Amino acid sequence: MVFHTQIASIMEVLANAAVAEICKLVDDDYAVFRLEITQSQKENRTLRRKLQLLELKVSRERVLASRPNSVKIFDQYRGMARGHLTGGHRSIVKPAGPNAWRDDQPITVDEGNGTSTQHVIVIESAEAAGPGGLSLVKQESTEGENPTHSRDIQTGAAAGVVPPVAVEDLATTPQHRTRPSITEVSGTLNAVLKSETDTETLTVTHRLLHTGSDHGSDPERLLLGRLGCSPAPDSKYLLYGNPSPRTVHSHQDSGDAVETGNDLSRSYTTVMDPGIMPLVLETQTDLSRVDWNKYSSSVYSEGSLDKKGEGLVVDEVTVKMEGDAPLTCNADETHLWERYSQSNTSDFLDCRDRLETNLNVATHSPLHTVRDRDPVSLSMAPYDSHGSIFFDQVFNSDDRARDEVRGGGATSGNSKDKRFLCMFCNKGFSCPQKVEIHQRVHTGENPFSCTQCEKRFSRQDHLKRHQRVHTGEKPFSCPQCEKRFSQAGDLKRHQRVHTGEKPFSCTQCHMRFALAGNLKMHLKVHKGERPFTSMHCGKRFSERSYLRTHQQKKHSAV
DNA sequence: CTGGGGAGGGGGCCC
DNA sequence: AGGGCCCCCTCCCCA
Repeated sequence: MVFHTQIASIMEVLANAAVAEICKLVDDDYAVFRLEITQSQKENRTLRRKLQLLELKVSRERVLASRPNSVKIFDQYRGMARGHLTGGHRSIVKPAGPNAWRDDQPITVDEGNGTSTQHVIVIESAEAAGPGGLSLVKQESTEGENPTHSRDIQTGAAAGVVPPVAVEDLATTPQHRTRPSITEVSGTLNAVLKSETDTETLTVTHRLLHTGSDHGSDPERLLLGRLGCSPAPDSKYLLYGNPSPRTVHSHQDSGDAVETGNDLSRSYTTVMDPGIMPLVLETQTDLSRVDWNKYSSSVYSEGSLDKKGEGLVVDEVTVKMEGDAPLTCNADETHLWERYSQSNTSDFLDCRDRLETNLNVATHSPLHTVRDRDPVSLSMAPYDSHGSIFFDQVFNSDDRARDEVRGGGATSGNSKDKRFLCMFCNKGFSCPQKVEIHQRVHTGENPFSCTQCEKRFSRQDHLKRHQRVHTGEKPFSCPQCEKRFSQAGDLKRHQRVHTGEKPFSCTQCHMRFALAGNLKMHLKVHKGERPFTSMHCGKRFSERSYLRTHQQKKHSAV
């Protein structure tokens, strides 16, 4: 009888172990599967974006050929000429959501003088954050169009709440101000876009239009989306979307009287002086509200403008916001930002979303697009330090400290030789290529792949260094012990073994370490951090490797 | 736990 | 302008 009981208990233990093993295997497989899916989706998105950019380029070149004297906007995406301010390049706002437009879905636009098919590039909305948010849609004519015709694309929304539609008409004639031609296709006017140029200043006034809910009746074109969507990954446009009523001001420099409408949710004015070419995106607010918007607007403004025709270099970008939903980071929120930025990026993103929701402002944050954006080089100077702090803390907290030590750093972008700023973290670089390379940090782009394994790298020298793994090359040898290393840093680190140097000291005790990682691990002992728990016995460990060792011991014991 | 190495990420600088 | 290198840092793993 006792024997049977023992057998039963052993069987139970074995069964439990088997179940645990199966669970682990299933989890692992699921993780791999999910990774593969994510990878595929990412690749699809990348290919789609490339296709879209290609189409964009082709159609833009067509327009360029027809209007050689127009002002170009320097392409932020790999320096490719993006087109004309006077071209048929415009953005519209698409409600994001389950019924959203398909990418590249042609839509028909009634221009009054006929119907043409417009190629709509739907920029994916990163996420829905709450009411009022918008995603952007780039739209470009795919057929021969008369560039002087401004067109309006309408979008609508269903489900009661209608997201504003921004119709941005940048189609101006080179000679004169373009007629502020805004065609309200249907619904309530809630956004007005006006492009104006003259010989001295080019003023582009964007306003968001409020559309009627009847748009929702046409699901093919006007699709319901979740409100409060964050800006789109590929968007190179500035977007403010908030259906709340606000006042629209006129830009003093341009002298444009901007209509005020009850439904206007947001406005901003872009002024580009061909002489200095500042780009000022401005709405009314007090300075305390500026920072975030300044940053986001800066980042998503049309970027480098250069009067030479190659591109325009934006020398100044300032943005003011106005409205009843102040984009202010008050004391609490400032702490919040700091706290989140000190924790990690995902938390920070959460924080950002919350702020957006709470403030009822759809800001255009590059953070929403970190994963999916193509690298963008953006030139902006003088540098605005306010807007950078936030991202600096998030993305470069360590680097910043390091750079401070080195006398450089993210905030050094205001120097003349570092006027090319990362659109994600505002870090300054001396030339656009360096910005592009740097921005791979944010985009995750890894163009250099190893021929001998599947690994990919963002930089060529990293690939080269990696390939020593395959070649076994270890060019760095220790003069004391003949040990060899593939990296110079490894040798340097190793030599502390011989010198006895232990530069990392514990603040809690008197222990010293030769390696920073060892000190870090040691500190967990003081803190009592044991985040790794054994699923078998509940024992907790400060390091994953300890847990693994423990489990291996248990496993071998069984 | 501690010591130490492998390898990758990222910035700066030089040529 | 772009490649390459140096350097620092970090994570992970193993003894």
